[in-house]
Amino acid sequence: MSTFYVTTPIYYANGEPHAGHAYTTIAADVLARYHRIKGNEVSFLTGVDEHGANIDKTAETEGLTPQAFCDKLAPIFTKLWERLNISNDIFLRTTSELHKRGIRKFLTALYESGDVYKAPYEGHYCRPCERFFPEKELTDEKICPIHKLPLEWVKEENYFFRLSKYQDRLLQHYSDNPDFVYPESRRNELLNVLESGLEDTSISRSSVSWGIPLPFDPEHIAYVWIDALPNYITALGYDADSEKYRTFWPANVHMMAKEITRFHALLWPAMLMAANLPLPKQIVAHGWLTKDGEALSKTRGIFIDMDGDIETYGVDAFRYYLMREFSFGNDGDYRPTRLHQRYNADLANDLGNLLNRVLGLVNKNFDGIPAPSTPDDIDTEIVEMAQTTSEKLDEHMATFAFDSALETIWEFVRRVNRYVQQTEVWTLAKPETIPRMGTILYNCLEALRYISVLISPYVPETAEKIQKQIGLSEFDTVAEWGRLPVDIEVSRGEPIFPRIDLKKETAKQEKKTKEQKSSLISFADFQKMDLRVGSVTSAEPIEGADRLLKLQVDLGTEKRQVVAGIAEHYKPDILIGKKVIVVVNLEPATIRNVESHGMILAASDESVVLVSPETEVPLGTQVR
RNA sequence: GCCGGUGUAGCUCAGUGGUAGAGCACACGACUCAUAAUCGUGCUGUCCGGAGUUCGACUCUCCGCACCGGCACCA
Repeated sequence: MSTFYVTTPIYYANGEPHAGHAYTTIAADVLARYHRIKGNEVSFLTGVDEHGANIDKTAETEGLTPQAFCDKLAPIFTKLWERLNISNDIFLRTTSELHKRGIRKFLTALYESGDVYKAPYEGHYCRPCERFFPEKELTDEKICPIHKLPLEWVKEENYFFRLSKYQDRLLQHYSDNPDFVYPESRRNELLNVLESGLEDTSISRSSVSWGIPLPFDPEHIAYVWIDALPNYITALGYDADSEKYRTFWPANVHMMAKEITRFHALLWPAMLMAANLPLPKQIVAHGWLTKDGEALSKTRGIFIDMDGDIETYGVDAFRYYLMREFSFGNDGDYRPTRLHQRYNADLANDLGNLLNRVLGLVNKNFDGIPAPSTPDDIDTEIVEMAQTTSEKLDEHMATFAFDSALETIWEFVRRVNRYVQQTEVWTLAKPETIPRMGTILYNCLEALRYISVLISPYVPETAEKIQKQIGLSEFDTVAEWGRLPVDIEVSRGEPIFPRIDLKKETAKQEKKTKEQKSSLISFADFQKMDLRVGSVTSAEPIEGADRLLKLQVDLGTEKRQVVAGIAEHYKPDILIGKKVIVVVNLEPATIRNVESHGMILAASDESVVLVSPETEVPLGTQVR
C-alpha cells in the first residue's frame, strides 16, 4: 500500500464557483477515488484562498468585513462539492489558524534560508499617484506621465525572494523529472520561461492590509501567492510537523487549470527548495471549458448551467460527461446536446439497460444469483476481457487520460451486451438448459459488479446503485473476478438512467434563457462614469505594439491623448474625423511608454467596432 | 513580433512509412430478455494546400494557409 496526496488549487474566494472549478475538482476527485479503491491511503485537499486586496475590495462593496465576506462564501464552495459528490478529506481556508501557523513557520524557514532580502526598493516616485514608475515608462525628464510633476527619488523597503538563484536547480529538476509538469506542452512553455531567465519576486505588500503579516516583519503582509501556495503543506499540519504531514508530503499530484501552472511549477518548487522541503511529484494542468464553442464570460452571459444540467441528468451524468468527452489537458467544448447524447447512448442504453435486462432475466428464472458451472470459451473470453480492461484502465489513469479510461470500460460494457445477445440467454429457460442460463447470468452480474468497481471513481452514485440492485449490501471495491456471492437476492429497481427525450431538454433550455441573469449595478454606479463625444484628430501606430494606436481626440473644450487597442481592426487614417465616445474620467495610464487619458468605447468580441453617435452632436456632449 | 501546438468520415477524436479507423449520428437487417433498449451489416473521407526525401507518405523534411495556446501587449 502506498500513499497518494492529490490537491486542487485553493480557489480564490471573491466570487462564486463556476464550471471550471468543478472540472478541476471532479478530476482530482476521480484520482482520489481511484487510488482509494486501489487500496492506497489517500488524502485529497481542496479549499479557498481568502486573502488579498481583491477580496478586501469586494467585501467592502458588499458592506462586509473581509472575514464576514469569506465566511459567507466558503460554504458556497463546500455545498457545491457536496452536490458534486466530491470526496475531499480536507477543506482548507487560508483564514484558518492552522494555515496561518503553517505560513508563519514556512516564511520563517524561507527567511532563514537567506534567500529573502529586504530590498531598499528605490525608484521614481509620484506622490499623488502613490506609486513608482519604472525607468522604461519614463522619458528623460523624469516627470510623472500622469501628473506632469517631477518625480521624487524614493526608497521603500520591500521583501524579495531570490527566485533567480533557483533557475539552474529548477532546470535540473525538469530534466531529471520529465513528468514533473504534465502535459508536455505546458512543460515546454515553462522550460521556455526558465531558459529566458527568472527574476527575483516580491513576496510582500505594504499597501495591503487583508492578509498574513510576515513573521519577521509584521509591517509587511504576505503577497497572496506566497500565502496561498504553501497551503498544500499547511493543510496537512506542517506547522506542528504532524503525522499526516510526514505521511503525505510531498504531494503526488497538484491538479489545476492551465493559467496558474507558472506559480506552481516555478515559484512553488523554488520556495520549497529554499525551505529545504521535498518537491511535489507532478504538476498537472488541464485546459479550459468553452460553451458551445464560445469562451465563458460573465459579462456576455455565457456560462455552463451546472445546476440545470445536474437537475436534468444527475450528478453522475455531469461528472461522466466532463471526464468522458474532453481530452484532459486540452480545452474542451461543453455542449448540452452532447451531454444529452452521452447520457442516452452510454449511460441509459449501454449500461443502464444492460443492468435492467440482466436483472429481469434473473428475477424471472431464479430465486437469487445463480451458481455458475463449467465455463465455455465465450465465458472465459468475458473473464479475460474484464482483466485486460482493468489493466488498460490503469495505464490510462497514469497519464490522466480519463476519456480513454472511460472508453476502455465502455468497450467492456458493450462486450457484455453482445455476450447476452450471442448466447441468447433468454431462450435458455428450459429445464435442460437452465444450468447454462445460470452460468451466463452469473457472469453478466459479476461483469456488472466488476464494471461498477471500475466506474466508481467517475460515477460513485451509479456504482453503488448497481451493486445494490445486484443484491450486495455493502459496496465491494475490488476488481477481481468471481467475488460475487451466489444465492443472494437481487433487487431490480427503477432504471438507473431513465432515457430522457429531447422535448424535456428543449423545455429546460427555454427556462435557461429566461433565467439569464446579469449582475446589476446601481444608477449611482452608472453615473460615476463621465462619457463624452469626441472626434479623432490624429491616429498613429505605436512602435512595438501590434494592437495599439495612439489617438488624439478633440472633446470640444480640450484635447486628449488616448491609447486604444484597436490597431488590428482599424487603420489609422480611417479614424481621422471619426466621432467616438470617450470615458473621460478614467484614471490615466501609461501603455507602452505612451500616456493614455481615457478610453474609447467599442463593441468588442471577435471583431472590434467603435461606438459612434448616430447623428451629428457637438463635441464634448455628455453621453447618458 | 517571438515561441509552441493542432488541422483525419456530418460531429468528437484515435492512428501507422506500404493504397484509412472507433464512438455518436444515419440506413438496412436480426432479435424480443430489456429503458422505442440490444446485436449485425453498410454509408460518406483530395487523412489542410504545395514541394521534397523514398520503390512507396496520411504518417518524415521544408514552405504556405487556417485555427488554438504561451510571451510581449489589450484603459
